[in-house]
Amino acid sequence: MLESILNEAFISAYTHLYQQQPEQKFVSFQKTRTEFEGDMTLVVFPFTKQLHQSPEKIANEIGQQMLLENALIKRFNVVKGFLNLLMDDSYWIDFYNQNLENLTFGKATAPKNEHIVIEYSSPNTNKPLHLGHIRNNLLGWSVAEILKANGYKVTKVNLVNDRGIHICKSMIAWQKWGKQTPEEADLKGDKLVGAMYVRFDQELKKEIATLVSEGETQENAAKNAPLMVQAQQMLRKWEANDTETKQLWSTMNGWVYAGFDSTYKKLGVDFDIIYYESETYLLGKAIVFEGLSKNIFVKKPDGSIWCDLTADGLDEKLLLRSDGTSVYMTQDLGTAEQRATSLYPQKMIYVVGNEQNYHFDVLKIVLKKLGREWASGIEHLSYGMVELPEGKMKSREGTVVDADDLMDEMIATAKLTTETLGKSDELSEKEADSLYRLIGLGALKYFMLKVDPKKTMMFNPTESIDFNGNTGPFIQYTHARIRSIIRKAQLANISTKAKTTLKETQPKEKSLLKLLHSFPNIVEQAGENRSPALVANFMFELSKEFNQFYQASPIFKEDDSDLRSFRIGISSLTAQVLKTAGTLIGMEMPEKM
RNA sequence: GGUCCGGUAGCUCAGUUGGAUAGAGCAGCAGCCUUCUAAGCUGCGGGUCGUGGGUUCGAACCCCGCCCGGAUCACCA
Repeated sequence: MLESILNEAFISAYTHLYQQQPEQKFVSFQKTRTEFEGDMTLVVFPFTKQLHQSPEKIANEIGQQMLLENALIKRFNVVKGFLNLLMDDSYWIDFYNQNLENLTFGKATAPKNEHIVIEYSSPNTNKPLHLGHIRNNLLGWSVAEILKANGYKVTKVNLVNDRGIHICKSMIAWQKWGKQTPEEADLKGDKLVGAMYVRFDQELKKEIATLVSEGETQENAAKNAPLMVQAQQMLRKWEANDTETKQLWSTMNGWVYAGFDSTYKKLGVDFDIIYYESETYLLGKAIVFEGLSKNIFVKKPDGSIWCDLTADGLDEKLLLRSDGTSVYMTQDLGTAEQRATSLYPQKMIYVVGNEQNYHFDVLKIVLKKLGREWASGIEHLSYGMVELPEGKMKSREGTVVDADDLMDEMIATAKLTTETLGKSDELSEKEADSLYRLIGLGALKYFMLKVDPKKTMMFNPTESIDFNGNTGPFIQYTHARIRSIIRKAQLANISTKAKTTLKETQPKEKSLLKLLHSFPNIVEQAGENRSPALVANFMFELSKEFNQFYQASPIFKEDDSDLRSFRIGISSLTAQVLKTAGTLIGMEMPEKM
C-alpha cells in the first residue's frame, strides 16, 4: 500500500532530521489536489508545535530527506503547510504489471478468521415486497458480498414473519371473499394474500363506522367489530394448533413464499438460512424468566414483565404481556440467542430501518444486563427510509411502489431506450431480453445503492430512473465499450494483458492507474463502513475517468505498439475492476450494449 | 415534551472521518459523430454548506444555543 510506504519513509526522515519520533496520530496522507503536482500530500501543520519551526521549513526538510532516502519518490513541492509528493512512474507501472493478470484484484488476499451473520429482508407474509424492501434487500445482500470480499465468513439470514394477527386478517378475508387460488385469480401468491389483507382492512373500517354511528366509542368499536373478534379467535386457534386453521395458514403462506421467491430471484438476492417466526416465536420467554429470577426484570401486579431502563436514559420496556404471550422484543431476544449459540458469530448485523433504532438499543442493553457477552457483537445497520415526492409510502393510500412492478418498469424502460438507440438490432430476442433485464436492474440497483445507507433517500416514480450521467447504465456502457476494444484487439492478435516495459505514463493513463490502485482500499472502506455506496461511487469515478481517456487517446490510432498494448492493458484491467465491483453491488456488466 | 437522525447548487446526491479556492450528475445554454459504441466527451452559468456563537494554524465535518424536517418513546411488528 502506498500510504504505508510513505508513512515509513516519513517516519524515517523525521527521526533522522529531528532525533525524535513523530506522533502517529498527526501523520495524515491524502490524495494531492489536481491543481498541484504530486500524488500524495502530507499535512505538516500538526508538527509545528513539537518542532517550533514554520510549516514551510519542516515540509521542505522532510521532503528533501524523503527524496534522498526513497527512490520511489521522484519530486516534491511545498505549498504552505502541505508537502506534495510525486511518485516515480515506475511505482504505477509496477502496480500495473503486477496486477494485470490478478483476477481477484480488489479482494482481501487472506481470509479473516471471523464469522458475520447478517439478517436482512425479514418480510411479513401479508404484504408483497415494495420499494422499501428493495433498499433493505439490496443493502443487506451487497454488504454481505462486500464483507465476503474482505475475507470474512458471512452467513446471510432471513427471518420471515409468518404468524400473528396480520396473517389471520388475510386468512379471514380469504375465507369470506377470496376462495380462489393464485392460479384461479391469475395473481402472484403474495399479491393475492396482500389483496386479502387490504380487503379485510376496508371491511373492518366499514364495520367500525357502523358501530360508531350506532353510538359506540371509536375505541370500543375497533375492539369489538365482528371481523376483529374473528381475527383474534383465529389467532387463538392457530396457537392452539387447530388443524383446519393451520392448514389454511400453511397453504396461504405457501403462496406468499412462491411469490417472494420470484421477487428475490429477479432482484438477485439470496439467503443461506431462512428462519420462520412460527418456529421461533416462543424462544425468548425462557430468557425473560431467567432475568426475572435474577431480579434484572420486574413483574407487575397484572403479571406483565418489564425491564427498567430509565438508568440507561431509556424507558421501561415490556418483555412479556400480562397474559404471558410474547412481544416483538421477547422474540428478538430469543432469536439472537439462538443464532449466537448455534452459529457462534463474532458479529450479528441486522439490516433494519432507522425507525427501529430504539428497539435495537434496548435489545443490546437488555442482553448485556443478562450477561450475554456476545451482545456487544450485535450491530444495527440502520438505513434511511425511501420517500416519495408526496412523503412516506402509505399502503392504505395506495402510494406503495411495488417491487415487481418497479423492476418490470425498469426493464421496459431499458428495452425502449435500447431500441430507440438502435442497439438491439443485431441481437437475438433472447440476448436482447437478457440485456434489457441487465440494464433495467443495473439502473435500479445503482440508484438505490449509490446513496449513503444511513440517509433518507428520495424516489420519484414519475421521473423514472435515468440512464445517463451518474447511473448504472453509464457504468455498464463503459464496460461494454472496453469489451469492444478487447474483442478488436483479440481479432488483431494483440495481447490484451501484456506487461509493459514503458518507463513513463501520461496523465490520463496515470489517473486511471491511480484509481485502479485504490480499489482494494475502497473495498475495505466499504466493508468497514457497511456502505455499498462507496463501491458505487468508485465505479462511477472510474467510468468517468475511463471515458475521458477513451475519448482523448484513440487506442488503435496509436502507432507506438508498446504504448498501444499498455493502453489496452489498462482498459482490460479497468473492465475487470468494474466487473468485480459490480459483483459487490449486484450489478452485472454487459459485453455489448 | 424526552431521546435519536438529518438540513451542502433549481432537483438528486458526493465530500476520503479536521486540511488547500466545497464537488458530481440531472435540468438549462453552447460545441464535438465519413465512429476503438454519442447510454459518450468538451465548455458556460449556478453556493451565506439551515442559523448564531465556540474550539484552533485550519471547520461542511468537532462542541453549545436556536430554526426547520423526519423517526421514536405501544400489553403493534
